[in-house]
Amino acid sequence: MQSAEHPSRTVRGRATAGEPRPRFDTLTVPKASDVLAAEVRERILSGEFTEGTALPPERQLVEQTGLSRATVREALRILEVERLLEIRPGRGGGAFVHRPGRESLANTVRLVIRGQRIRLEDLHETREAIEPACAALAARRRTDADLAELDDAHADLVAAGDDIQRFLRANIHWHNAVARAGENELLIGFMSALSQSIHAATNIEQFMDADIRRLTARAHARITEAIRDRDSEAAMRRMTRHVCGFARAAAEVDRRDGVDLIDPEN
Amino acid sequence: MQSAEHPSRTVRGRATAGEPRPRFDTLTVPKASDVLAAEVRERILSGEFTEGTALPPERQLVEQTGLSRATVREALRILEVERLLEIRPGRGGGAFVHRPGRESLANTVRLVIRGQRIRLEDLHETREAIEPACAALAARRRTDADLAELDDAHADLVAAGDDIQRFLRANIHWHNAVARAGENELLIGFMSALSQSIHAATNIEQFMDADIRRLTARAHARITEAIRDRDSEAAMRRMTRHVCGFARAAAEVDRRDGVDLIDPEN
DNA sequence: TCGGCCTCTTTGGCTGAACCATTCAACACA
DNA sequence: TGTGTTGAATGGTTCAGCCAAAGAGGCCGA
Repeated sequence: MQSAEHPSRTVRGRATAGEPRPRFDTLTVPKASDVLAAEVRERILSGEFTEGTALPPERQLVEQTGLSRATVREALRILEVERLLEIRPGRGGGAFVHRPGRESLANTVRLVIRGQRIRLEDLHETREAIEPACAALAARRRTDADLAELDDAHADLVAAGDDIQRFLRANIHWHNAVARAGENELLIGFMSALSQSIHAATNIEQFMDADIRRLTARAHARITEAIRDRDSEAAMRRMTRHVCGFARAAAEVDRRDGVDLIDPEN
Repeated sequence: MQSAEHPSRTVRGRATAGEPRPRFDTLTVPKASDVLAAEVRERILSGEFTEGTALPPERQLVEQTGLSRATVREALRILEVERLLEIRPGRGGGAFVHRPGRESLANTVRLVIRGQRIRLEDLHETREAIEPACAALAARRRTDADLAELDDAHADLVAAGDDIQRFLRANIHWHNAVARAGENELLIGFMSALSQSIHAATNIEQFMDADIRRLTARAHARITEAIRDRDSEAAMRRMTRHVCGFARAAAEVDRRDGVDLIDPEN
């Protein structure tokens, strides 16, 4: 964790020729706010501060740490961005401990995808790797509640008819439900980030034509059945077919229309 | 992206009974630093600010935005934590645009893993989903340079002998090399985060006994061969066997010794 | 007694001015 | 030519203070 800290100031020694002298390595002087942030981060991650714990108010932290308020605030801000703290203003507010979860993961994944201009094919490849595994796990571990959620999402997808936005929402809902049924937090996080990004990239009217919609509904139904029957082999196989088919279709449209990654905002 | 912003202050309207009146939704007042951060973030992600671009110095941003320096600094800090900016002090320093990449992803994944106390089995399951796909891609896309890297890592692993730390380093190096050969940035990011976390969790002397080390070396050799021959089927199959075997062995040790996730620090 | 209103307190959000520390470039000097 | 010095640019930190939101508690009228 330490080595992953933000870059600190680095002081370079001056090179000197001649007889051997005491040698100093380049040393780094950490920033005060990073030090405080690191301290609090460790105490959160180590479990000393549990979810919901309220940190002392800023002015009290200033007293206790001997730092200025601006510095303390920067440290809190760092942890807020890392989703380790939630800060609420007003009386009764303050900084509350919050363990980072799916949201945090999905957020970073989206940042990286946009920042690196990751290709749509890469997203599809990644999904082809992950989602069949999710389906297999879902078939093994699903509860009745999970199943109900899948059925709901599927019903919504079928009912969407020509309302493409609703169709896409239901689609993403179903995929997330599959991941959740697998009960693996990490895979859930990866998948929800992926779904959102792929959804944003394929939110194109002419792509989601009636044919595709019909095929999608059919595939979802068959995968849901496999999960219902706890047949993880079939779930995995069918999911693989489904996502590969979708990727091929998307690639086809892409070649035809030169569609590229779109700003998720829209 | 907007909806993923940090929580802003929310002002609730007062409920009033009686005749219909103009209705106002609860509205949120964003924080100044978040606004500035969001603006800069968009301009970076949209490509307007390219990698390495220097933002204006803080004092100039203060002039241009009409905000105070503390606020500007908080905004910059936010983007620094998101790995979108790199900030260097001193003359010739400043805030430089930096697109977030693998480290950023790996960092967040580690935070989530520690924060959520994700189980070691979950990590293994995730790896079982992702790494065989990486191996398959690697077999299809490997360059000679990739192959050289794999051979290097493998040679190092074999040469490690009883130096367990060196063995583990070489091991992680080889796994990362496989991912890199697959040329899918997203999978590379996921895998490097996973490798690090799994490595941290299984860094236990009694686990990495001579038998395991021998089996690992053998598996790596066979997978490397498949990648060399561009046989993606074999690469995938063998990688699956390898990581599943590793997971089973780890689970065995876990059951025996009650080993749990260890602080990555150590 | 109860509901509404006011005021006070606590808390984060923000500002402005000032000083420190690091770095680099220009310049003077041997 | 090289070397030490000085000054300017830039981020890092502090201090003192005000504003705004949100509870808490008391006061007053119905």
